Amino acid sequence: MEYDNNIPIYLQVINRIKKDMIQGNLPMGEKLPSTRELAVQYQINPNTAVRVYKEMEQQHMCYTKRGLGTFVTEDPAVLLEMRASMARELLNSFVQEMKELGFSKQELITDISTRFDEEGQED
Amino acid sequence: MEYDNNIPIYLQVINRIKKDMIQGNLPMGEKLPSTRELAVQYQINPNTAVRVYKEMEQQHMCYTKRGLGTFVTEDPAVLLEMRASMARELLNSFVQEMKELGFSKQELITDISTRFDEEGQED
Amino acid sequence: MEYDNNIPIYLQVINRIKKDMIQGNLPMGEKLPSTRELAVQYQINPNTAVRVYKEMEQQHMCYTKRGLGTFVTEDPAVLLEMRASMARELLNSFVQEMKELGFSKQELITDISTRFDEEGQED
Amino acid sequence: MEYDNNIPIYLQVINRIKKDMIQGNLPMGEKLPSTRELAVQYQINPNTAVRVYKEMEQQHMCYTKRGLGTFVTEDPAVLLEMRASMARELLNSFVQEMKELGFSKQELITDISTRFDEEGQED
DNA sequence: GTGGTCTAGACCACT
DNA sequence: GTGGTCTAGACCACC
Repeated sequence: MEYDNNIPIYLQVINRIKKDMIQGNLPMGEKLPSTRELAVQYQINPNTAVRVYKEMEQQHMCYTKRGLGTFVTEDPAVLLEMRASMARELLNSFVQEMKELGFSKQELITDISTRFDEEGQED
Repeated sequence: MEYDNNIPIYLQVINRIKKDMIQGNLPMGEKLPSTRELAVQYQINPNTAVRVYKEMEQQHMCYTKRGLGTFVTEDPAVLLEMRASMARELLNSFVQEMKELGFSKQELITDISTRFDEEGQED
Repeated sequence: MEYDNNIPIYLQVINRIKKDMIQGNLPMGEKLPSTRELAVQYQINPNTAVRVYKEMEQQHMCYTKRGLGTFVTEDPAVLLEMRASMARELLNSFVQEMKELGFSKQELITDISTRFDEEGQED
Repeated sequence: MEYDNNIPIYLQVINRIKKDMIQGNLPMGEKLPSTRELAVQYQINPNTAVRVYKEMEQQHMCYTKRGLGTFVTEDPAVLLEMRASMARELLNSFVQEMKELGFSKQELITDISTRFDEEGQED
């Protein structure tokens, strides 16, 4: 995984994990890798890995059993709300920004439609 | 103007000014406020105001005449390219992120259409 | 039984057992459950159960007869002292903390009186 | 300041600061010491100091201005709620525990009354 | 000078 | 082996 230098690594990792949860790669209740494993997987410092799980726990995305490990939340509502809020945020700020750049609704739809079908060659 | 704590203030100010240029609120060749005035207008530190103009100049969004002040670029191509690149960046990352959240093309178009017609009550 | 994540489980279990002794639910000399049974009862790891008895033994709350099991102490003084020291500790820290929050003696008494009569609906 | 080895230092520091806010030693809106100063004052590592403020910010006890420092919240409601919730928690758990140790309401009141008037010689 | 992040490495208690 | 905490020291962007 490559990191964007302008965004804290731990946030980028959290984002990656969130998407894995939403896509079902990390099913509910599943044990997450230990902080040490996570550190290896994502090539980050163990402390940063700890921070990732701590932050995620505060967002109720996972929970911890003492001495056992960290587990994906078992509450489907949390996942749904997470997906919804991420989408809402992306959508709102995108539409607002594009409006301010003077794009019309039709232009937006056309551009998105075109872009959607291309593979993600570049970002 | 309210600032997002996670994004450098000078970038947020530059963004605001870019939009004003694109929307024609700041026509080409127009004199921009002095750094001191900018600092007052945007409630930022004078040092931050200086930085704003410095960065903008590096992006050729404006130019400085010694002793006279700072002026909006008079090259239309700069403005067009600016708008295009901002839009491209917004579009690409938006589409990619929404794809990763599992949104279909149709869903995207519907949601954008809906959102576009609402006023920007909330962000 | 629900566990507070910030306090070691074995301490929470010991506390529960202490109260059972004081309240007479576990009379002096009574045989305590085996560590395996304890583990099941309290939904804890067998190792944790072992630790519970080990700590309790160090505090003379119980004693072990090889091959027979673990038994509640038969020394009434131990129980009395246990109750007294628990109460003393609770009282002292409680009063000190509330003082620091600016509570007056009268307020304390009123609040305690009120709270005492309510059932422990919530903690 | 002396630290209880069984409680995370950052929590003990937060607690101390909370009380200072409640007692008015740290008025609303006041600038808090920088993380580096805090580290010196409380004899903790700068990182631990950072953690203190971050945790406090999540509880809305303070806010940060980029590059300027950290400030006590200006919302009185936050302080009142903080004091109330701390007191409620202390009160509830104290009463419940003492009940379980078999103390009567009258005993409690007497003991608290006595204890309240003694100076905090010992904890 | 300010907070924010990250690495490195250590120690601890709990399971 | 697990997460939790702490120290130490470094670098960064921002004001």
